[in-house]
Amino acid sequence: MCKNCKGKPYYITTAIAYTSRKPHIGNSYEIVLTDAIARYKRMQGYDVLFQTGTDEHGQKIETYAQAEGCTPKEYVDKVAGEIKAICDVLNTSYDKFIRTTDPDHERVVQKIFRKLYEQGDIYKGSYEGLYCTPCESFWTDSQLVDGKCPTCGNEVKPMKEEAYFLKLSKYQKQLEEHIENNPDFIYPESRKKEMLNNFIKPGLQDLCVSRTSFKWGIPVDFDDKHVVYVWLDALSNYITGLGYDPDGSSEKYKKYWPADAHIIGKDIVRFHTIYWPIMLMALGEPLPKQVYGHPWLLFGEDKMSKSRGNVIYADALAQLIGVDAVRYYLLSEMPFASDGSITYDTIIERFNSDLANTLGNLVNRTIAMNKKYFGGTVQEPAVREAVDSELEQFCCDTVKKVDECIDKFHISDALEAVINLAKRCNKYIDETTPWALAKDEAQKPRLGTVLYNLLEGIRYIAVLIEPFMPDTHKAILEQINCDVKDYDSLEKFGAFKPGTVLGEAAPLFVRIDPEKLYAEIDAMQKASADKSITEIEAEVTEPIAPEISIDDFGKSDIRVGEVLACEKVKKSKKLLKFTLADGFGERTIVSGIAQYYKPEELVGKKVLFVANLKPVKLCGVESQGMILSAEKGDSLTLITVDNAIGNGSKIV
RNA sequence: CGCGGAGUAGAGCAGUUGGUAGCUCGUCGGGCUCAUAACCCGGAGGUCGCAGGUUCAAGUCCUGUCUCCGCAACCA
Repeated sequence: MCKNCKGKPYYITTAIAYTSRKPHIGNSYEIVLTDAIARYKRMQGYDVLFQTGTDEHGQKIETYAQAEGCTPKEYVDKVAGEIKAICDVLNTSYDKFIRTTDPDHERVVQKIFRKLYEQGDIYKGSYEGLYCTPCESFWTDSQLVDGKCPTCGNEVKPMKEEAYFLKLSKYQKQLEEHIENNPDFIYPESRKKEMLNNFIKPGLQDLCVSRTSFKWGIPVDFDDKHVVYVWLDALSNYITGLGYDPDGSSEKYKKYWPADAHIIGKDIVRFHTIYWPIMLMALGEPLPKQVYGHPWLLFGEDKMSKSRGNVIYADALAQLIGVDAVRYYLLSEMPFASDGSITYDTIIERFNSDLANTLGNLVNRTIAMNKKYFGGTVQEPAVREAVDSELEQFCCDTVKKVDECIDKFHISDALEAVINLAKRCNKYIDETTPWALAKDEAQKPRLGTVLYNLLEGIRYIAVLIEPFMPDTHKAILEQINCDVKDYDSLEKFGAFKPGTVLGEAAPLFVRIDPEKLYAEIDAMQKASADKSITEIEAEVTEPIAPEISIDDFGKSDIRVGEVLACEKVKKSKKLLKFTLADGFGERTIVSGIAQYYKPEELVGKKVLFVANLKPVKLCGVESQGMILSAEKGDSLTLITVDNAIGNGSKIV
């Protein structure tokens, strides 16, 4: 039990979702996970503030909006609405939904930018002698090899394009020490090592925090050619949402910051454990206590994507099996550190086995017996036996276990512990055989005690399950007609009031018939497919790039070539090395398509390539051009042409 | 030799400081009948990736090796 947590502030956040697309169920995992933690802490008595929201700026959105023929603002309003709707459908208890287009947020981000600029942590960059053109990369002095680019060995050149930079290097030492002195800061542990070894120890490059190439962003207020670039804008949400202000923050901010936990996907750990802490150090603000990079939910073995046709949306699934079942599934099926996998079969299995058979049936049979034997009135637990204390102990142990699991973010284990309590209750029924007791009038008091203990056990379950399945929590309490539902009532077994008249029993979860569910899924997919095939297509198709002139196009010299040889580039995952007959002789081209093709199957094919691209070295191999492929979503196809076309033919 | 993690019953996973190998689902058999063809008990099924080593004792420690994954690099 948590004694000293009453009224203590607890600030927890999700990452803000990027408003480019409607999020699939894997993306929705994060909000449900965070909600479960937030609700649990709230139940324990913490003064919880739970923030989520949307990240709405950037070039991608500008492009998508253009493709849809609307303004960026209209576009993000639409998607942010969809995202918020899903959060609501999933019954998440966020206290604040922040949008990076909120005027308050934009205003404070500008102030942060200005403050960091004025104190010298942000500077206007020009990269004299430090830019490698082929690699499009900037390097620090220490990274150069013999004064040249460490990647390709080319000369690094002066670069005049202006942009603002955040001095990460200045805080590198401080960050490294913080991470080492606070072992729980980056969670799980493996992520911490990745950050330390891959980024921090080799030396941090200063981070570009402004752009001039697009307009859809927060303007830098003292230099209006620039907009604030992604991370400085997005990450600030955690403090702007509370009312942080460089010129004096709100009381709310003072109360809740630093955050207790940032819950984020494993893909953005770097931004939250390197850039964000450094921004805070520069601002002179304390760092969040913990960053948990959670794993991903995959569809079977694969990533979910529209082009694979395996996307599951949380709201659609909720329509089929119920909101709490979706929450249960997400929370129970996701391991703490490794990726989880979603399939309809496992959804059905978990639903039927855990929710319907174990939990739902337990509540149902217990209430039914109490109705049958006592007309629904809860009896005094008058005649105790040894077996009872085992059940009592199990109840109390479960609370402890769930507490511990939540603190470690082992949510699936916490939920499993609750279901195990239901199993223990089912076992208790067999141990005590109430139906046998009912046959002997003299055993009535004992029978009443047994049913009392069961109902109290069910009450423990009902209370403990609230953070995970809020509707089920309510439904059980209603059926057992109990209003003693606070966390503290779990301290001692026996808070259920004898004399209570139970409510109506109704199945909490009706078993899923797999065939029926699959039929419904098919119907649903057909319905959305019939609606508008072009619409679905459009959602996976890359938007058209900005208009160019015929002269621009004419600069590319595209030719036909025959693949004479093809092999994998050593030490690389994606690269294939091609030897092409180009009509003049041979040339070598490196292409990043090793995941899609085996080298041997490409020999003899005629392909298109850009012949006048400046050569570059990739993993030590010089590539003299680029082979054309068509890409959509996650699939990629090499463009081949008729064998009759001669090598070196020019595409016009 | 870039850094790190993982390989345990058909599937998915636990295994804390080394001391009789567990859980869930599935499967087979039994029990019960209050309940949602549910519930409870039991059986079968693993040489704990492979090879060495330390130890009275190794899934657990050490060395080597294979495979998979994550991060990085790379995607012209």
